[in-house]
Amino acid sequence: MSHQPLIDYFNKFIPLTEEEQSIVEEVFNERKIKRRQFILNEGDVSFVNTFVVEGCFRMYTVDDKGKEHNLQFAVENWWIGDIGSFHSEEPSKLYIEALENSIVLQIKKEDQLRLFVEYPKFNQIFRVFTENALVSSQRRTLQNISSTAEERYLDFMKRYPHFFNRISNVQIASYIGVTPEFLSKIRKEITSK
Amino acid sequence: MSHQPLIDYFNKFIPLTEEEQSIVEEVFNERKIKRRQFILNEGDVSFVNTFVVEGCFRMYTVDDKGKEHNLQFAVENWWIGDIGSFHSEEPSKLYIEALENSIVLQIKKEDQLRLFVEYPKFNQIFRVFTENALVSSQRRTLQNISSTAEERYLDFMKRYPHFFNRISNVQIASYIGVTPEFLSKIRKEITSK
DNA sequence: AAATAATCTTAATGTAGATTAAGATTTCTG
DNA sequence: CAGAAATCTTAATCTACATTAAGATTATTT
Repeated sequence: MSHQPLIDYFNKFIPLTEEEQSIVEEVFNERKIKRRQFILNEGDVSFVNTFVVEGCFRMYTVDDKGKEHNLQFAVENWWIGDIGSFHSEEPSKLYIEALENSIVLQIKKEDQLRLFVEYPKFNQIFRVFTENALVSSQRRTLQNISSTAEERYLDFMKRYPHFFNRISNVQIASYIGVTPEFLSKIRKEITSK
Repeated sequence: MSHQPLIDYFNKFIPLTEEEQSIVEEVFNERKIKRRQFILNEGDVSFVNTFVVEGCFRMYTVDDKGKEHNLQFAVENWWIGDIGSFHSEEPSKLYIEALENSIVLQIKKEDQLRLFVEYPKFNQIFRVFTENALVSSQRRTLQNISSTAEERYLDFMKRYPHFFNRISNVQIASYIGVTPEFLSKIRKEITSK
């Protein structure tokens, strides 16, 4: 029954037939993930793509000094995965960790490619949401080279109010690219205005 | 005859039939663009998608202090356009300017959408290269929050040797997110190592 | 060819954010 | 519930990069 959020998600792009819906139920596997559990580790190839039904994840790298840098968060109805590694089958440089107890639906690469071939509608669905992801990513790129940390923090709060409170300030700092100490300072300045 | 580079480009993803090739020739329009000419201005809606046959472009924003920030370059066989504005039909915040005299093939939004409906193969092609663009964009995002300017400059040189010399240092500085002065300093340090 | 504009370089001074250090508070675990 | 761990806050000092200024060099325009 937990495939319904994913089917609803796809239906928002293009309505699925009954047959397509049952294929989705067949090829997407449900998993329960505990808080702090990893679904991807650096060095592994990412053979699955993941849709979040319940819970929250972060995807991050660790630099040569051991510092973590958050690339993405994902909550309900979001996708998360290293698409570079998924398609190239090269070892990923990313980790994906659950920030909360979560439920996900995962599809194996071979099943996803089969889906694209047998049901071309999914090519369109995935194209559209990949384009949306690219627009977001480009906006973030521009912010990182043109905005102050405070502007980035305020934009994050404004853009993601529905999950902003579920993420610790340490993780948010790592996402906007500053230290937790500096984020604390920014927050103090904001509340004194 | 200048549709051939685009047809070759598509063929690298999936071979096109003769019919698909002639459709491409029909819906993509060739334009000659002079150096410094704009093909998109802030405030306009981007109703076209652009494939570069010859030449070089940059896509950039201007911040509230008047400073330019380069989001993307595009040379032969690359796409350039504001996909956010293209799909949402909202006014773009971006400019696209030719850095050299150029030749492009452009498709109108309505033609592109028709292409997706009538020839679903193009959904797959566009999905794949959009995924590639997203992977690049995410890598750049991580660099911007974790690497020094020098590392970013060296990575840019290494990653794009085929067009690195066609772009001025001022534009490269604006792309990696530093001032031209600082880039000059970095380059001096690199040559003294 | 001369004039103009753009680019590149150099260096002193300033600043947003990092690092280091540590205490206070909150959350998690057994 | 007590102890441990994680998070959050605070502040002094440091640093990567920005700003300001200007000269040298190269490219473009007339």
